[in-house]
Amino acid sequence: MFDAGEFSPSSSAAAISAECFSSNSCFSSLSSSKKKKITSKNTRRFSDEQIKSLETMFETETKLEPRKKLQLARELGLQPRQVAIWFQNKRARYKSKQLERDYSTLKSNYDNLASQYESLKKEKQSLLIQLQKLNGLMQKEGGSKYCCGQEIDSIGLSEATKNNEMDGRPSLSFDLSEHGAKGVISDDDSSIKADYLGLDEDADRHLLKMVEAGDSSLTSPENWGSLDDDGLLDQQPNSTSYDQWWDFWS
DNA sequence: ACCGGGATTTAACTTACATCA
DNA sequence: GTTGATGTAAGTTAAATCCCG
Repeated sequence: MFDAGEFSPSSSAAAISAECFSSNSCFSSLSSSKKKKITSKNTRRFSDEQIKSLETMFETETKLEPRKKLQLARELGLQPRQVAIWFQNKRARYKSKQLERDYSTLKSNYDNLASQYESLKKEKQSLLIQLQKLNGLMQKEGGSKYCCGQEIDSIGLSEATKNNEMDGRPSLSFDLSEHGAKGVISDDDSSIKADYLGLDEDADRHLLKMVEAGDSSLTSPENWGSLDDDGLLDQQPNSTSYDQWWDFWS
């Protein structure tokens, strides 16, 4: 499985060993205290210059053409197989680091959204309390009221909103994407999208609707997979009823 | 300053798989 | 379709190095 014209690993080690040891190039960058530890066996690590050249080449191309591999090997005084193996290992390390970076980006995005979701949930709760208080006031005044071109019954809820409650969902909710929730969601709504990096607009809309739906799917890692699930949209309450409530509040 | 041992890094290897002539 | 050569990813090994008590 060696490249054409290559060598046995043991002979290469001996050759590199002799080359490094005689020139001291393999550990020229080490401090004197570190050099103490070095024995005649310590001939494995490539020199700083070799690593620098390899890194530079890796930045341009992560996979070497055979011709460039031979040329680089010649320039660095390494065997072509050593260069090939270095690139293999480098690709593996790079991939691993990239995975770590991706993970931390996704995690911070998730943490952001989770905290925004929590604050929206609190805001929604306080609005519900306000609504109850207002309902109480309206009851004291007695009789039916008209709002938004529609009659409100004795407990102050429109039919549309009552229907919306039948599925056990909270009665006060609104469509952020359609209304922009200005004046209600206030400060945070524009930052929801702005803060979320790395998702396209479709995913963005899904997330907004998850926040809007008020369930726990966003805060449960086991439900992350549902970002791509169109079923999310099925959870959305009837948005037409929100228009009347929005008019009512504004 | 030195030492021992666990943790980490890295060059080299093995294996499985894909591609191509 | 089969075969052999070649290259790569993924996982492993072993030696060097780091780090901490």
